[in-house]
Amino acid sequence: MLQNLIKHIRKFIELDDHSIEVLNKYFKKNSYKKKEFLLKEGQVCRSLYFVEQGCLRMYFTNDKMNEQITQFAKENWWISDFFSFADNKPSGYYIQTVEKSDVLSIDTLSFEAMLKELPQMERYLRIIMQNAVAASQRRIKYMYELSKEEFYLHFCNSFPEFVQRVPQYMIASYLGLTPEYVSELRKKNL
Amino acid sequence: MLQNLIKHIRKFIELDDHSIEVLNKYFKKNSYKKKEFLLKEGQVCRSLYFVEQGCLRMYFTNDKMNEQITQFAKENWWISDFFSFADNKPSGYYIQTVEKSDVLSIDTLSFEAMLKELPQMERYLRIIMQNAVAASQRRIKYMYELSKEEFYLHFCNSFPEFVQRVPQYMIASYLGLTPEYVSELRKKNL
DNA sequence: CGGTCTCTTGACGGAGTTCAAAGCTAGTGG
DNA sequence: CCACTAGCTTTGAACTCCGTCAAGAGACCG
Repeated sequence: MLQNLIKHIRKFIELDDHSIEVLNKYFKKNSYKKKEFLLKEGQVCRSLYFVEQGCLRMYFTNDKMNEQITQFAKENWWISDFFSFADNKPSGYYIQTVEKSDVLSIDTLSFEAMLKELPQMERYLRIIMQNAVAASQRRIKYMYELSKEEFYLHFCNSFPEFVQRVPQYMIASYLGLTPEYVSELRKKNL
Repeated sequence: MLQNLIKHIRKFIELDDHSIEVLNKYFKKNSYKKKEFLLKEGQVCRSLYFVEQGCLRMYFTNDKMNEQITQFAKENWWISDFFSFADNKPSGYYIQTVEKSDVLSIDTLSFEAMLKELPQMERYLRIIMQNAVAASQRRIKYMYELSKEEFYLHFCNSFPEFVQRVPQYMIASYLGLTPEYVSELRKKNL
């Protein structure tokens, strides 16, 4: 049931049969259709989400009422508003499926209980979080280093599957570009 | 000797006397003058750094040979190139003191040995890293949400001590602005 | 097939950069 | 404690990348 998650955890730490049962107790699996919401602005983000299958996006709406995507999550990625999750503060984000998806979730209380019962999971999560920090550092470096055109091309080269899978205007939004400008860049670069 | 670090750790987990001795064994304390380097571009970042006293900056140089700051670290902040640290890859960053500083460092091997000996530190680091991810999410949201002017003003309101402590051109660089534009903004907003 | 998303095109404008030069400030050595 | 110098900040003019607006052409789904 938690196959992808378990495979993922086992890349970093060992996990015996009993531990798997414990995980089964705390994680819930949900299936969503395209464009369903897991979190809406103003709600407290009470869970961490792990994508078993499919693709999610996290976005907020700015003054002019258009959507700014800040994160995608596909298979084997974790996603959450960590600020809202940690402090029980209302979130400024939406989390929504981009396509039909299966998602595991664990809420605040289960999370703490799970960590108490399986302290070795602290190590797994520490590594995951550390990798996420590394990824953020890279992302911010690219944002400062590259022009918007270079940033777009770099993204297309780095994640060609994503570019195929996700509509163009969402890629534009994620990169902080207008759909019009992306269209111009596509024409220009074949 | 590790007073600030220990105080910091104790905000998140419990720590007995024996554990403190173990930490003493693995962490090294170094004092640096203003503008000394802890890491240079091309070197592998072999340590995590914890600032006991003072202030560091992390930056890279772009094509036009000017410095782009991506991170500051003052008292009780961790800093490192996590990508280089994790994979032993050459770093694209410099880490340098902004002012006279006392810094604790722990290298890759000591880090792993320390975690083996004190597994409860996994929890501390998981929480630290999770907070760092939350901070990155916030930072990226602001970068997308605010104009450069708003971004600058927001930073000044959020970190007034920093604005006093660090030269203006470094603030500009950290925010992705030119010193000229920051100068203009200052005049405009009193 | 009709309607609603999505992508493209082109004209225009402005926030923020670049360049060059002058004015300040603070740290250093004498 | 002063004077010198290197480094920091300010100014203003010219420029440009990229966003905005408006409108039309495809494409996908019920």
